[in-house]
Amino acid sequence: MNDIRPIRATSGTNHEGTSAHNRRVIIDALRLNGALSRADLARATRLTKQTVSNIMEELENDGLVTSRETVRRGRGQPSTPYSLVPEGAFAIGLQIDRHITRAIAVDLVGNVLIRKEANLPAGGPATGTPVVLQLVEDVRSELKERVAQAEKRLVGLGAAMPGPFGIEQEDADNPWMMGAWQRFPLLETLSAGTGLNVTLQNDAAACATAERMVGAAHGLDHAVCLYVGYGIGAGLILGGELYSGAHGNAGEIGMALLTSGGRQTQLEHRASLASLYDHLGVDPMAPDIYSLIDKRAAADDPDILTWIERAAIDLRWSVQLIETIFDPQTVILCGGAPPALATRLMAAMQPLLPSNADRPDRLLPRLQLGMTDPWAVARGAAAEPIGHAFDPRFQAILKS
Amino acid sequence: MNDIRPIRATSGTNHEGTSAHNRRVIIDALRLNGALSRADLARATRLTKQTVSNIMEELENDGLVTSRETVRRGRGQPSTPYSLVPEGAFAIGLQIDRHITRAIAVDLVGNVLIRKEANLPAGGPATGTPVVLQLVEDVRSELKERVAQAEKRLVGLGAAMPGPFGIEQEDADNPWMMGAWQRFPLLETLSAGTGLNVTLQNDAAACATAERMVGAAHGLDHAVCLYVGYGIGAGLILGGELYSGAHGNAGEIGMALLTSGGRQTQLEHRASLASLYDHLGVDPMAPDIYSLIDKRAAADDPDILTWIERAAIDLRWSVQLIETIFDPQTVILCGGAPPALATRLMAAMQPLLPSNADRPDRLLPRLQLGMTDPWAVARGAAAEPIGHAFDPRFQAILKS
DNA sequence: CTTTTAAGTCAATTGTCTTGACTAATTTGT
DNA sequence: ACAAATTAGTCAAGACAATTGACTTAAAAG
Repeated sequence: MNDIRPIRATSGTNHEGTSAHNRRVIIDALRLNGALSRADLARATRLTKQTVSNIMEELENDGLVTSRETVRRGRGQPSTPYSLVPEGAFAIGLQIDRHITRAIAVDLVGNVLIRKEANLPAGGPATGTPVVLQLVEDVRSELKERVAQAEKRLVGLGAAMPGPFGIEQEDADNPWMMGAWQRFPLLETLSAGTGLNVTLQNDAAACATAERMVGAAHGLDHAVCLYVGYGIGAGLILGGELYSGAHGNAGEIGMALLTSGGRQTQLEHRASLASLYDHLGVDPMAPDIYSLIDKRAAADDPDILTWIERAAIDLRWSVQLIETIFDPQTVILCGGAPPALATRLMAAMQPLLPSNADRPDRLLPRLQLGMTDPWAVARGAAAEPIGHAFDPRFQAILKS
Repeated sequence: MNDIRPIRATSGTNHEGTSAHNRRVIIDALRLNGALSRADLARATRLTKQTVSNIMEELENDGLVTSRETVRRGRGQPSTPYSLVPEGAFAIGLQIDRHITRAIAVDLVGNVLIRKEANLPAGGPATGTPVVLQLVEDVRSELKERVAQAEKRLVGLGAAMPGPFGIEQEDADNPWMMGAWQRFPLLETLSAGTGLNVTLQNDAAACATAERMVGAAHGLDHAVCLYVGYGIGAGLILGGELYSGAHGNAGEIGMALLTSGGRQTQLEHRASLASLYDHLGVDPMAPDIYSLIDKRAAADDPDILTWIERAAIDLRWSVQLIETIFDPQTVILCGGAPPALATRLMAAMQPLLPSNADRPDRLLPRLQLGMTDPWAVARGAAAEPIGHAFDPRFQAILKS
């Protein structure tokens, strides 16, 4: 009667769960491999030809896949490859950063159709929310114009902003943080303001999602993206899925403490674009800052080079730490740094520190350069709702 | 014809996969909640009463669950709770450490039935393997004597030893490592020598498995076990599963570099029992070392206290790092340290460094003391095959 | 030009969960 | 004391989705 202890259990599954899983497995295989015939899919997924045929028919009717020209591969009946239809699904990606907000529209295969940005006024969510909502609305209506049936195939809005979320912030007005935004119920506001499914993640996680869907982590099950943006963080692909921790704050290595040059500070204060701007004495609000940094880096500006030297020390340490702790297949350097800066930073990080990643059976480079354009976070944010709708995941199998 | 590119895809599933998953979900719910009625299980797993009834009948026939006395809980027909039968499954756990090897037999609910240990002679696997195999055989035959049908319900042998595995070791004879064992095909040797299913993991991971099954991480989905043994490592429970990384080396934080007292060293060289033995100048091979350390710690031996002070600094940093990177629900300090030492170490680590784990909605302590007896690793190793046989996991759903 | 091989379909079957009606056992309210 | 309400659990039929095996189609090899 008064026995109201909650019972802990995983959800069971049923036929619908099975079916949903198999559909997702097939879509995922097509995304990973480009185009595959029904027979190929049957072998790859270990389903029977018949099951694959049934699912493919469904997917074709749903407008998610389409057949291509038959190909002859030796003996036997030629096969008909199928590939994903880019127009099968759309998503909007939104990045909210310190001084700027960006929104994009992407399709099922990750093509960016529309990109728009706007400056965020000082004043936090109170003044920023209308700007953000307007930007999303602009992208959405342009998408509607350009693609007739886009609206009903819009699977959601993925938002990304710097973390961490939900912690007790003593230093609420620390300029490295975005305290006001982080305490603001952004998810609910966006959801109410757009009527879409909204997901929220931190910017490093979004970058990792982008790298996994269309970048250097494509098809990898264990990869860590070291995100160097205004702040620094790590996006974690662990066991084939993005890992966010218990409260969405996993990978926030910017707050890791390190002793460098005799003083103990946070990693973020030494290796991030913010620390670069600080070092150079430039205004992060400047509209042309991206090209400015790119040009100065390309010209091997001595001030930039000294920052690179210093940051590389801490980034080398970070890579060694990440390899030691996560044992990934590869580490990917990504973020909003301009190409000239990113390549120089990559070079300055070599040689990497010795670590467990030195293996005789290693296939991939220990460190790779990933997407480093300012739109990477928005792309990853947009990839989230699409991935959520179509990835085979544990969650997908459970009863709804 | 020559198109032999491998196709990447997740496996699909079928009815058998569904059923296997649901069986595992039910067993897991019983393990987590003790005893539950069929109706309770149906609600908790979101399966129908009928499905649960069918599965329970099967499980009862298989000897894995048994009914208990009916209980009246208010109105309606009294319910019949079911609980796991301890004798439903057995597993052997094996720990191989620097100077010693331990083997235990456990049952389905984690009771330790038999424990045996042996000193490992110097000389690595060549001389050690016979000792290890004999120890396992001793445990196995005693189990056979004590429980008639144990042999056919023996689900496997779980082995644990210090990592990392499979890396290029320049310092093959570094005494902190176990290079010879780590290069040795232990899994194959044990498998051939016993005919059992064998799994291998590092000692910190085994400890985490133990904590999850019967300890402080019971029922948690995000927990990190900071394992302080002869070496130091972290066992990772991420998203409800043990995470091992791409090559089984995730969590090997002993190799993390830190700058402490002006010098850069590995964490392992400062906070581990090996460093304590070194500090005290005692021989790690001494047979009574565990009780010796326990006694000296209980007597607040000044040499031990200075080590604790120093180690606590680095452990505080480790906890802050773990919280920053993994965002777990809790961190658990465990390992082979004697109780008197472990409690003093816990105390010396307070107060913890500020971190993202300072949350207003926090439910569990940031740091908890877990199992700290020398048998914890063997228990965790033994839990692995049982968990593998009965946990609802993603793998379980895929087609075999 | 026959044989072999592979892609893909058709129709029947099988495995597993769901549904709805039922029985059983207990408490609550009159 | 007895009817009504409530909860546990069963029975039998149905629905869903994958499997099976025989078949058709189309190409290469001998």
